[in-house]
Amino acid sequence: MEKLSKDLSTEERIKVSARKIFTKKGYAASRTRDIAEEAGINLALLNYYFRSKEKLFEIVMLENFAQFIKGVKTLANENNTSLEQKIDAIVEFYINQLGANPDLPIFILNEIRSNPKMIKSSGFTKDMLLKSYFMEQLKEELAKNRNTQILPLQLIVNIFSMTIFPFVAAPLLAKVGNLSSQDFNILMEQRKTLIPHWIKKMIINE
Amino acid sequence: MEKLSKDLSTEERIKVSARKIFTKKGYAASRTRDIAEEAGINLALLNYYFRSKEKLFEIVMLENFAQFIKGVKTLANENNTSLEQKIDAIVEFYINQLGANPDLPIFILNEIRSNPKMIKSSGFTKDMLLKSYFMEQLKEELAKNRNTQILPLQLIVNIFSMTIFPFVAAPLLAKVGNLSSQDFNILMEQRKTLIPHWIKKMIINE
DNA sequence: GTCTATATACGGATAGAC
DNA sequence: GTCTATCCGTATATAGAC
Repeated sequence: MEKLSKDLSTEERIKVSARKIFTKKGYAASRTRDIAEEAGINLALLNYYFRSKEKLFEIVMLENFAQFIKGVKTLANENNTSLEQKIDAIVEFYINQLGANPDLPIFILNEIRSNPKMIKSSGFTKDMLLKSYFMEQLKEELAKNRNTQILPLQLIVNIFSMTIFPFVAAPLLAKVGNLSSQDFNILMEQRKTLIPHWIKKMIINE
Repeated sequence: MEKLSKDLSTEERIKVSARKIFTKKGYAASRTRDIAEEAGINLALLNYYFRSKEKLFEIVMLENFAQFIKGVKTLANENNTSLEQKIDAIVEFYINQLGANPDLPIFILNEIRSNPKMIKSSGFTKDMLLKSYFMEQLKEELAKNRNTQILPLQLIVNIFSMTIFPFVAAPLLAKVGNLSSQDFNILMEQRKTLIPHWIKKMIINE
C-alpha cells in the first residue's frame, strides 16, 4: 500500500488518510490505528492533533459535505446559463466527481442514516435548491409546457436519482448487468447526455 | 421501546431483533448486547443459538436479500402481463416494500460495499434480469420504436434509480425539499404512476 | 512534534450453575 | 434453554520519554 507523499503537513496527511478509510469502511468499522498507519505516523500523534476519533470524523465529514454541496450551490445559481445548460452541467459535474470518488455518496448517505443529527451540521439547507435560480427556471419551463401538475421537486429527485444511484448500487449493478468496471464507466459516460435528454422529455407535456 | 411479542420462538425473536438493529446501524456499529436486549433475552443465549455475531448476521442478510430479490424475479417473469404492466408492478411493489422498510436498501448496498464478497452469496445473478421475460419485452419495444441505440440496461437502471434512490436519500431529501414525512409519502405515492409514465416516454423515440 | 509503553473501556464469546 | 459471571481480545486514548 502506497504511503502518502511527505510534502503535506502531518495534520493534513492524517485528514487525507482518515477520509480515505472512513469513506471506504464507515465510521464504526474504521480503526484509528489504520488511519495512523496509512498516514505514516503513530497512533498517539493522531490523538495529539485531533483529540479523538469522533472529532476527526466530524472534521472529515464536514469537508465531504462541503465538496458535495459546492457543486449544486454554484451550478444552480449561475444566472447566465439556460435551464438546459444547468442540467447538463450538474449531471456532468456529479458523474465526474463520483467517478473519482465512487464510495462517497453511499458513505455520506449511510452515516446520515445511522446518525440523523449529522444532517443538521451538514450544510445542506432547504434554501439551497428550493430558492435557487435553477428552481425558478424549472418552474417557468414547466408552466410554459402547461405541465404544472408535476412538482418540480419530482424532477429534481429524478436528476439526482439517475445520476447518483448507479454509483451507490455499482457492485450490484455490475453483477446484475454483467458489467466490467470498464463497461460501467461507458454506461455512466453515456448517461451524461442521456439523463438531460430524458429530463427534457419529462418537462414536456405531450 | 416496545419488546417483541412472546409468541415467537426465542430463536425467531433473536432473528427479528437482529434484522432490526443490523438494518438500522449496520454490522460494525451493532452490538450483540443490544440485539439480545431487544429480543428480551440474554447475550449468552444469542451465542447459544447462533454461535457468533457474524453467523447471525449472515443468516439475517440472506433473508434480507431474498426478500429483495423475490420481487423482481417473479414480477419480471410473469408471462401473461404486458411490459407496461410489469413496469407498473415493479415500481409499485418496491415503493410499497420500501415504504415499510425504508432503511433496507441503503443497509444492503452499504454492507455490499464494505464486504464485496457478500454479493457472491447474495442470490443476485446476472441472469435474473438480463435473461428475464421482462428484458425480452423491453428489447422488443425499443426495436419497435427504432430506439436501439439506448441500451435496455440504461432504462432498467432508471427504473430502479428513480424508485429506490429517494428512500436511500430520504433524510437529505426531506431536508433539501423541506418535506415532512407525510409529504415524503405523498411524493412517493405520486411516483407510483409518474415513474412508469416517464419510462414510457424514454422508450419512445420522438 | 513524535515516539513507546500502558491504561482503560468495550464488545464478543464462553464457563458453569440452574 | 436460560441465566450470571467472567474471560479475553481489540480499539481508543493517555502518560511520559525524547
